[in-house]
Amino acid sequence: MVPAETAAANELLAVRAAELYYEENKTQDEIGAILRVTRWKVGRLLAQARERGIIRIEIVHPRARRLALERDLTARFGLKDAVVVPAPADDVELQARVSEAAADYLVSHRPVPRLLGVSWGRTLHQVAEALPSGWSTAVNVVQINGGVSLSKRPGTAASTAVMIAQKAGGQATLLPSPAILERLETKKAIEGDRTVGGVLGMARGASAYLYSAGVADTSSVHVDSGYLTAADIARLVERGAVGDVIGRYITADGTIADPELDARTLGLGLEELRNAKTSILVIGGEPKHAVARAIVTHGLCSVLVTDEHTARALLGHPDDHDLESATTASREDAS
Amino acid sequence: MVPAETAAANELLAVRAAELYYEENKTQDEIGAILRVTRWKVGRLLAQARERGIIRIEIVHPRARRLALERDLTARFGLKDAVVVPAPADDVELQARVSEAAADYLVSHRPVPRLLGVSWGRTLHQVAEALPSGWSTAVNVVQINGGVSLSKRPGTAASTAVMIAQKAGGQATLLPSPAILERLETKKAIEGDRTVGGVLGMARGASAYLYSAGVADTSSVHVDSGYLTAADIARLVERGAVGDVIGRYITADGTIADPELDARTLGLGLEELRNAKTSILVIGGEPKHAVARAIVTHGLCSVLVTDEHTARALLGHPDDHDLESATTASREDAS
DNA sequence: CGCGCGTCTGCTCATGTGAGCAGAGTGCGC
DNA sequence: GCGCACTCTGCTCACATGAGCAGACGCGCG
Repeated sequence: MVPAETAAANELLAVRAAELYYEENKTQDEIGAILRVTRWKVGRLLAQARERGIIRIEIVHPRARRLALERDLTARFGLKDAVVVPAPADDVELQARVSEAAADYLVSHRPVPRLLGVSWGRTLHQVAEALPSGWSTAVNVVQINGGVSLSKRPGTAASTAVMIAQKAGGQATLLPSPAILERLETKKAIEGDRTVGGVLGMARGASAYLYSAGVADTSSVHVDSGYLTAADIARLVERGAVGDVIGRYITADGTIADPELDARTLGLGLEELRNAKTSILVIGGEPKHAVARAIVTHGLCSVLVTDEHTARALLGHPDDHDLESATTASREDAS
Repeated sequence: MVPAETAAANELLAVRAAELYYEENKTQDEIGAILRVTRWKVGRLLAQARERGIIRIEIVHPRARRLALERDLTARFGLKDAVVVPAPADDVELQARVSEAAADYLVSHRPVPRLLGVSWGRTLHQVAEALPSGWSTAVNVVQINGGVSLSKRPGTAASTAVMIAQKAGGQATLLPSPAILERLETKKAIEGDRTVGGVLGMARGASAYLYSAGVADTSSVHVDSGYLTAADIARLVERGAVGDVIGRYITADGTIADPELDARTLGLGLEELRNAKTSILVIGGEPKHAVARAIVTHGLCSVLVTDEHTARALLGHPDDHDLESATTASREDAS
């Protein structure tokens, strides 16, 4: 027998076997009878078909997860955990899915944090909304960065923290301060205030942190809230800022983009996140790939909740799961 | 427990179970331990997930077939057999796949025909090329419709039949006549010729027929070959012609579009195809849906080899394999 | 020509899995 | 409040399946 012919014939047999097994629900024995091979050979053909990626099994569900990517992420970046959800085409939907996933993660996370430090923003608010009432018992919540909005939608920052706490039957402690102060002295003064200082101290002692990150562009909540102007953002971008983590703008190499601005930013520092046992980053969508990369590659989070595209971008995988396996199969043929 | 909540919780569990089972290759027992349910429940969750279409299994291979569609086609149109291949995006590729499938079918078809009647055309030529040498032993081949080309590519009709016969180590008998004669008298005269008459008689006795069909437009081989002009085609279309079967133009209701023209067309009649035990139609591609429908719905073929889009078009299914299974599942639920 | 190597084949056996069944729990109507 | 019907649960058992193994086969090398 010429090997090439045998291989081709086997591949065809494998395809037929796969069809009968997976589409017609026949037993390997029956398939053997049809294809005139022993049932053991059928088993081997099916194993081959699976290996070569001829059989593709996909779990189609909004709540599905991409366990393979999760494993890759934890391995590559030394994370404690990762949650990757399939990405719907619609970006609004995607944010919702990622937030839901974060809520799910929070609910099932053990040990239950006694005190949870949270940031604020659109994503965090969605996470809060996605949490079921009674998601845990008596988890107290503390804000980890300043959140008094200067302009529209006052109180979203506060309501996020409060909602998370309420739904767990716990108390929320707010950080009664703007995110960014205009003058360094003001920031120092506020920090020195007993209440604010106390909250910051409490925040440092949280057993887990939950936060998202923003992009360094004019769509940022900081611009919306009036803390920064478009010009400020432009300057930050010039200095290499890719986005903000709990109010602090960082560059692609995970360092503070503008130390002067950062000094005026009130809240937990990056080191506290880096050293925390559990710091959960919730982030999704194409625009945030750069920030996500900066955060994840520099150890600022220990748990990542994201969508599959972001995950693939972080891993440098091609964003194509179809051709990939197919080409792999033919490569193996050639070898 | 509120039913709605239970159902949702179960669905989520089912998704998790499916992930662990199909993506992580865990045993149902292990999954039970992880999800804190008995292994029997895991089994049931997986069964549910399969029913509801949460788990989608696809066989990704150029030589794959769509057995479900094949079954539907044979049932709906009372066919003896059907072969449906997945449709690649590329139309050239699609024709190649369908032809290959036809060749495969011919090779494995039992009983082996002693004498095979074939038509000619682009598709049939591809089928001939796709046949492996020695695909059968001593199958003789006879042309079933006139095939002397008037213009370019002389002999393709002949070479198709000869190639099929040669590769099986058999003899080819050609029909030495044009497909369509200009005058009825000429046609009758040629038909009366001993050679031609003999070949036609032989063709009527073939144990199986293999043919394709053409579309009623100017891309037709009949125009290419000079038998018909663009004007002729236009007139045929006006009379409701959708395409030709072994040279005879038919309408959507399976009748001859132009009896006068048909009388001048030399070769087997439609009735011979209809009454044959085995008449294999090889047809694929969007433009041919109408002809295919005319042929299949009016019993002119007993075996259909086609692509999945054509199959779905014939069945009136939406060309969407996602929702389909989901709805079927819920139907079963409801019953 | 004979030997050894690697691959493929058919098998035994342990394990994984689905059908079917009895009992518990749950909601609904009387 | 009581029973009835229904679903859901945990189980037994038979069956389907994959791991592992010894022998057969084909192939190339000396």
